[in-house]
Amino acid sequence: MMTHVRVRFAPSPTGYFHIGGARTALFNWLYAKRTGGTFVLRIEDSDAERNTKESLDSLLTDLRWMGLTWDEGPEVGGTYGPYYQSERGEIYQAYLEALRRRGCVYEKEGAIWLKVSGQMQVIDDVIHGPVHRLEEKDFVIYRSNGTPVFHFVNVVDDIAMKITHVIRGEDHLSNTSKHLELYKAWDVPAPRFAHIPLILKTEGSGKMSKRDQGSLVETYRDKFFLPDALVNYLALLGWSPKNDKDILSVKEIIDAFDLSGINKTHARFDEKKLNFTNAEHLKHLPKEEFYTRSLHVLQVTRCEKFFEDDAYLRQVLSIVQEKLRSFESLPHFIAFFFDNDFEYDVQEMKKVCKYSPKERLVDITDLLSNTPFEPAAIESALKAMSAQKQIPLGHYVHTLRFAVSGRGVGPGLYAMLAVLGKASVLERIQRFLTLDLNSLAL
RNA sequence: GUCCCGUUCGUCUAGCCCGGUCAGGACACUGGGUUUUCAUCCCAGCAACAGGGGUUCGAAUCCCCUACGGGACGCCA
Repeated sequence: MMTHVRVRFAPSPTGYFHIGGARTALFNWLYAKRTGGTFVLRIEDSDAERNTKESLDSLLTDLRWMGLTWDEGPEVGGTYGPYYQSERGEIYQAYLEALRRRGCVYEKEGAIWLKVSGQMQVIDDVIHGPVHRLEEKDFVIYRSNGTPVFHFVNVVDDIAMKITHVIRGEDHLSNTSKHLELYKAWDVPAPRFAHIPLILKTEGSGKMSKRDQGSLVETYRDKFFLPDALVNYLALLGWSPKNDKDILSVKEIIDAFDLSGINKTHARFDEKKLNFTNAEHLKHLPKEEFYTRSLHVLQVTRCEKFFEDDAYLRQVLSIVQEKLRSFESLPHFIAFFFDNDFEYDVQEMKKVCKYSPKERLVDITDLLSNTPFEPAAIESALKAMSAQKQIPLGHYVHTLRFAVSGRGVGPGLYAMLAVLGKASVLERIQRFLTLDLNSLAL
């Protein structure tokens, strides 16, 4: 029988939560979900100087926003707590005592050092295979100020919390020989290791850091990205379901996830593909969820006047989903529906002026006055007129769209007109007809 | 400098373990189409096995070397 999988994400709250950490957390979480294991969140806050409450809050918020909830850890507890290293001093002391009894440590200059075995270590890495490394020098496990160092607390906690798989960034691969020395000193079997490739900057050299453009999870939350889209994109950075699919639900990712499917090579962060992934998820969102999320976006961005008529808002939202690429652009995308005095896009105005817009709009006004205001009827009426007058349909379409929205892009024209309603459409056309195009278009 | 990991289209990747399909998909980009714009949708194009040696009838796939990239070498985590 397989042992119960226990994985952990052990961040240090020393700054905003970033993409690299998020993916490490994700891979741990995915592995726990895949195997029915336990995902532990442990806060490595042993360095009081650098840890902040703000960082911790953003970390917990971002993890939850991504859906990476933990089975044990801060605010949920668990049988192996406390889950803050700052509260585990006694446990570390006890483990240190054990080392003393075994004669594995000595003091020098007030610090406590671990004697290394001098033997070649073999890291049994799930991703890289066996990695050989020799740890040649003794190293400090307790500082002269009495506090334990990272390598020590990290290993103690993994032992005490019964972690079976350590999934972490490849930057820790070289540290692992130190950790193996520690496991050996306590005579405890080491967990399986899986060192995942790093995420590199989009351009230039080096791994992605907190200062790089787009590296903070918070950015995507603020821009109303779908968390499942971020999860989808991040999962594909270093891992592949090997079936040519790249738009996947979280469930599909869990079902296909496997540590052995993780790549060895570092991956560059590509915000364009993230945007694409987000747009795809947005498109496939169930109607009701699209509506609910839209409301949230409009509330946060303070679009109060959009809420005056809920039935109207629902109609508007129902016709924009297929064209919308991001929730961030939603307020601007639909603003003209709620404002008769919208501004005209200057670039688009120039294009439209090629179609003798005022003549076209006079034709249209006559036509619409006698047409039932329903998408199919408007469409066939416009097409009939286009054929009869021998004027390309595009000229009418462009002009009409521009006159009622001030823009060259938007939802499907006929549905858009129907939602706006006859009165509003005619009013907008009249407004356009009073413009002095000569002064505007140049 | 020492040690460790890596190297398929510009980017993310499939294929590599178990040598033999015009090296497949996606993003981006370019060009068309949807007698309606477009940020949707459809089609097409562009574009890669780092280099050199082996082994083999045959190598992206196995072996070696070089180059390049990344990481670690703290009383930071």
